[in-house]
Amino acid sequence: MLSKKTKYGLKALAYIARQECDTPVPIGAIAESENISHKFLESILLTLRKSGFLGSKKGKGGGVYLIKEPKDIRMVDVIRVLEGPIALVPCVSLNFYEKCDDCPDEKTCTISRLMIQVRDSTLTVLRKNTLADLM
Amino acid sequence: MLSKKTKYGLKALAYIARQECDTPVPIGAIAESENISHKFLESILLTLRKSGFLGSKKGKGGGVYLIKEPKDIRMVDVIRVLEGPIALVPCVSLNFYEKCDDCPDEKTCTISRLMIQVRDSTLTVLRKNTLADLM
DNA sequence: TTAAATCCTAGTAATCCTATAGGGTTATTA
DNA sequence: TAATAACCCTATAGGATTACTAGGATTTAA
Repeated sequence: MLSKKTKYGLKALAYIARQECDTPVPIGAIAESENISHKFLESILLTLRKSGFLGSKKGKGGGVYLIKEPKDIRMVDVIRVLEGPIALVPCVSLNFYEKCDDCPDEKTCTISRLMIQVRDSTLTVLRKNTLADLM
Repeated sequence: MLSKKTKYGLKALAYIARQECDTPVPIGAIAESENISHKFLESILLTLRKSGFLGSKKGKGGGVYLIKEPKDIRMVDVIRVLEGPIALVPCVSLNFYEKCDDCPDEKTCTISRLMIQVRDSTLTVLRKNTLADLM
């Protein structure tokens, strides 16, 4: 299951992308429209800004805005930043690999082949979809 | 990420399936071979028995055994019992549907189309794979 | 100068996860 | 009858994660 953090982040990005004007979108406006706690959303968008998805402008008339075109923002990259690994077990994760402590040998692990199949099918979907597809 | 419970359950099922003989497999033997706490595994296998995947035999020479052929045990069914929903958000889950409290209208929810795609691609893999594929 | 905004660090309550421990019950085999 | 092994319940406990909350610092436009 996705965390609320990721879910809210995706919804916020979609909201920002839908605003046609070039002026920054205040976080408060997003929070209100999407039913998200303002402070919580603030921290989520901070992460997205630090990861290079968003820019921001302080002060009156400020807010956040997309740095790239919606069609160039892949879902897989957003989800990796907010949620972490795509894979269901750490030992088959491409970006967050970790050894399983109960597994003596990954090559003979009974479940790894299945887990790789699930990972790859999910990756295919998340790589194909961009923010433009959410609008 | 899969919980340890699910992971251990899958590994245990694979272990049982690999035993060729018709005699029941003691839980202790599985626990030892797969590096799983005996008591924890006991509770996991109890769940699998109550869900109709396993039979058991008490007393000396007892243990657990598969009720169906490995090729007839689909991964999707095991995972639903041990882990719960396959979907990443409750509002697109087929078997564990729940309304999202932040979403006023599911039909216009920006992320549901993406979530359905991920769900379906995962389902395809998990329906195709059976316990026989883990052996 | 004031109001509106983001920036940033901490903290926190609640829940879930992953067991661990114990102990009694029941069934089966040798 | 003794040993074995699953069954079944309760309780607990540390750690991690989640979903926020608080409060102040900083920046900017009008």
